[in-house]
Amino acid sequence: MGQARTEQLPFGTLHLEHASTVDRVAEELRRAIFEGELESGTPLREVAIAASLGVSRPTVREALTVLVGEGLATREPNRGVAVATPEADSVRDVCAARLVLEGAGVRSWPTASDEQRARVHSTLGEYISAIDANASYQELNERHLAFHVSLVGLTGSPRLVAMQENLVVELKLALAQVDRIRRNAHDQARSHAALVRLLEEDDIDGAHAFLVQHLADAEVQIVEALDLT
Amino acid sequence: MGQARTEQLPFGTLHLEHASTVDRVAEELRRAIFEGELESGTPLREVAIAASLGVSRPTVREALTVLVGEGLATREPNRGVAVATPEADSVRDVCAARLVLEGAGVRSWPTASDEQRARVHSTLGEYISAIDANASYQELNERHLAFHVSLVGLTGSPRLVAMQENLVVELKLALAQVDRIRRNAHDQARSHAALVRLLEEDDIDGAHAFLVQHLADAEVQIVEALDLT
DNA sequence: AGCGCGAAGATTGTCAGACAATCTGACATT
DNA sequence: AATGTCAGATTGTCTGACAATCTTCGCGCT
Repeated sequence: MGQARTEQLPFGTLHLEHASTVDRVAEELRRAIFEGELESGTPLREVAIAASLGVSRPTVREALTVLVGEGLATREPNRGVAVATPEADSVRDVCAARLVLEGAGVRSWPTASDEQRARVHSTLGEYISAIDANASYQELNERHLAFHVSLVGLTGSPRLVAMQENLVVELKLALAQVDRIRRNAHDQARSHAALVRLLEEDDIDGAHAFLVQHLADAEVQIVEALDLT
Repeated sequence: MGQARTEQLPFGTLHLEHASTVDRVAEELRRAIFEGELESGTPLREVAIAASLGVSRPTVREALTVLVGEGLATREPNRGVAVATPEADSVRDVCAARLVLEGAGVRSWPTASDEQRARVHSTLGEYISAIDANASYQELNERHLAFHVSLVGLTGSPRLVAMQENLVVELKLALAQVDRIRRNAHDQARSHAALVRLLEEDDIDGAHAFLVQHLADAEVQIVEALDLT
């Protein structure tokens, strides 16, 4: 008996999706937003969604409050919920905040655990192989941003990672608006490898400077694309 | 007519609470939690709250989802919502995250606007006068944490400030659990003034080191008090 | 003709009541 | 002792409804 306790949990790999209806509705709406099916500013009518998904209105309402809480949509009293519209200022602010979080991650490289560093390597690897495999634009975004999240992971702080993920959600929302316009933003993507190389050489200041430049570039690219719409 | 425009807005101080029922319920629950009326781990029964506040159960449900989104409560499927229990690890993580955000604020001091610096001064002033006025423990906490938020405000990033406010909510939750135990944590509170003095002398590194020490102290104090319960 | 204004329709905010699914704990069973 | 079963409690979800508010459109007035 004691032996069983000291081993890994017997069924540790098993994982049951506990999908409440509200969660599934929220997930479906998220997908539709990121997929670009729902343009920014589109009103999310409760009855229409309820009928369309075959669920009741209160359920939809709860899912909508979740989305609003995540910042994917905005609610105006008596006027309902609509897909959030990313402003240029928001994008700038998101990039400034990212710089703080990712910068903290980069500075934590020397004290980070091996596992956390390995995570940076693996997310970078997945990103690059996605590029080589000519993956879809959305998948590339996903991998790219996952790499940046893994940078924050170097801090070892779950909360900082959660914050970064929130920021990333906003970025994905903005990118979904400009999807069709710029599909070639991933050309110089391998420059991320240079960042990791600097880290491995313990050139933290260099890596930080690199990050500053990278985020500044990303900012102007997104803002430009956004202003065109 | 033009003259009226250039003045302060005529009724600028007026502020109408756009209080939907859900908001009011959520606010009442927040108050009860911070006030210490609801111990951590207390289950928040929907029917009981609905009956007690004279609103319907769906309304309470929505308010609860909001609280869960804020991290003030946790929801377990089919088991309901309960007041979140702050773990020692959480407190440590919150302090680590605070260090990143507030550290970024401190480093932004040289480039911050005059208004942002003035805000730091005023929150500090309000904190100190609250101490002199022998204000309630909760009010002291409020002012103290407002000062730390104003530090993050130096970055000029609304999102970073919002993140810090989320962290502060978690701290207030933890402090609500140890309220009765340590009422004298504000003794050395004037040390905050020293931090501001370092900033004014443009001794950013010194201020940063000071902040590191301050947050480390706060962390051990809260964790100790928490472990006693 | 242009413009304010009121009524109809649409949508949200909130409520009441109901039912199935699930959890908890006690009890019976093997 | 472990397992199966049952009653009570609580949540998750649905249906239907109504008041408050917003939007729109047509109407009458200047």
